[in-house]
Amino acid sequence: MARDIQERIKKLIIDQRLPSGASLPTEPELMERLGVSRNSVREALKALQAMGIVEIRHGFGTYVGPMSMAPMIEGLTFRTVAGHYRGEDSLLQLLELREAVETGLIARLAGRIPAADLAELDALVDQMDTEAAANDGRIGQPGAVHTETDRAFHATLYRCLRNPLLGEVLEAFWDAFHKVRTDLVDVPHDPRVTCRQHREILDAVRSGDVLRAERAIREHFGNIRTRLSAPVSTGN
Amino acid sequence: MARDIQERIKKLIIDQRLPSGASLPTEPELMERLGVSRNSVREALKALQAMGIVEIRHGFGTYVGPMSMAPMIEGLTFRTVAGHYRGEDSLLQLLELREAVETGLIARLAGRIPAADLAELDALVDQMDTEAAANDGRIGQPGAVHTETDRAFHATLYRCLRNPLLGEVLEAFWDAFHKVRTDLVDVPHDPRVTCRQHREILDAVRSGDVLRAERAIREHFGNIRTRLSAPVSTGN
DNA sequence: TAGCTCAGTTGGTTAGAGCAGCTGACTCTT
DNA sequence: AAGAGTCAGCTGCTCTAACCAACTGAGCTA
Repeated sequence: MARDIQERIKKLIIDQRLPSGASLPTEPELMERLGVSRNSVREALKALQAMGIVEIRHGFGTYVGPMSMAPMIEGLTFRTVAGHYRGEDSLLQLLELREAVETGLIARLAGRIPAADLAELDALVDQMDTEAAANDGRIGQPGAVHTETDRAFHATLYRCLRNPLLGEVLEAFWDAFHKVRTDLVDVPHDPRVTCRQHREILDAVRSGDVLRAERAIREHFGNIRTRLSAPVSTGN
Repeated sequence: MARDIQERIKKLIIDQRLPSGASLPTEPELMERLGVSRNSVREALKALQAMGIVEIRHGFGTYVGPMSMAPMIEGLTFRTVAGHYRGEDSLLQLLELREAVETGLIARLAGRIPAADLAELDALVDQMDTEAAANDGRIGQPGAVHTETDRAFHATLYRCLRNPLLGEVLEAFWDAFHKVRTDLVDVPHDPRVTCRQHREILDAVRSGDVLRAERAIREHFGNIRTRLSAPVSTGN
């Protein structure tokens, strides 16, 4: 029955063509319209909220959710963490998933990226260099590429494919991977290598050489993979 | 606070290394352990259930969920349907996502599929031929390839990559796409073309010719795309 | 021994009350 | 008259308590 309530609320959104952010009926209204108790309404809304279909704001109202990939990130993250603690190579599988998808995509955008995007990517790699060079006061130690910069690079790279869904899915995979990695294994590494690899990906894509671009991506992921498997994970 | 309860239950699963199917504390037990009312416990469990982290069986108990991609399918399906009704080309985006991923993957398995899998794929294509030839009593009309056969073909194709996560994600995309397509647009088409294209994909992969395999996949998806965009969608 | 019944456990649903966050109009001060 | 503070009201949040419904398993009956 709880399932049924969820479906009816979803149907409400579909039938009325409600866009993201549109306000939904209040809990008492839903009680009456669906003929169920408040508790059941709330449980259904909680489930829909967990799926990103609905957004609840305390003291304000219930709204149609952003329908982002956020729930997928959370689910994927939990699944990966749980698998990791059970001794599976779930984190490696997640990385391979990203590698497979990005390797496939890089081929179709090599040589086809607009100049504006290329400029933006150049700026991002420059910023990585700056961040890698900064030592934050530690003598003789290089800095670290900021997480956000790496994320922005990968997001910008695939933007020109003009497929928002694709972009969101890639970002979701990226998010889940980084969330798990920072939680479980944090391996020190040389950020300058990361910079060089990003620069090579960018140059390869700019040149339009598909094979070179694929090789660059594979090398980049190979680097991450090495850092993953080298150390024994820090248990909790 | 509801959020907090969810996190604590997730932590319980992680900390105790509970595998899928393991039983969780009963609702009264969780009430006591977490110090909250039954109502709050239930709302948290509902949300976790929606994410596939937990599985609830009436009159039996609560268990650690299968952590499958099922919730992702549901979210993706809803998102696509809602987008479609709002006039976006969400279904096309979903198809492009599948095409991008599968095109990338086909390159890395061309010529590397075990003989056993090839035999299985041969059998599946044969079955498609049979299904396409069957006319179910309609004179002069070819039959239709069963949905399950097509699904099995795509699943078997990527199985040898030995990455369960990858397989599940691909199946999730496939599921979401087919669910939406059958709900929204059902275009009549010649199933024999579909058979021929699957056969070509299989032969290309067997031959180890990467470019041919990519072309075959692209052609297959191009065929689906044509059938998508040709008709005006059937509204509701 | 095979099948049934029934009590106990577990989740499902309802009801009613009070708490907490936000908004907007009203009032008081300047 | 303009601004800031206050309060009433709406909203969702949490709790308690009771009963319903599904399933299990022990015990009884044939």
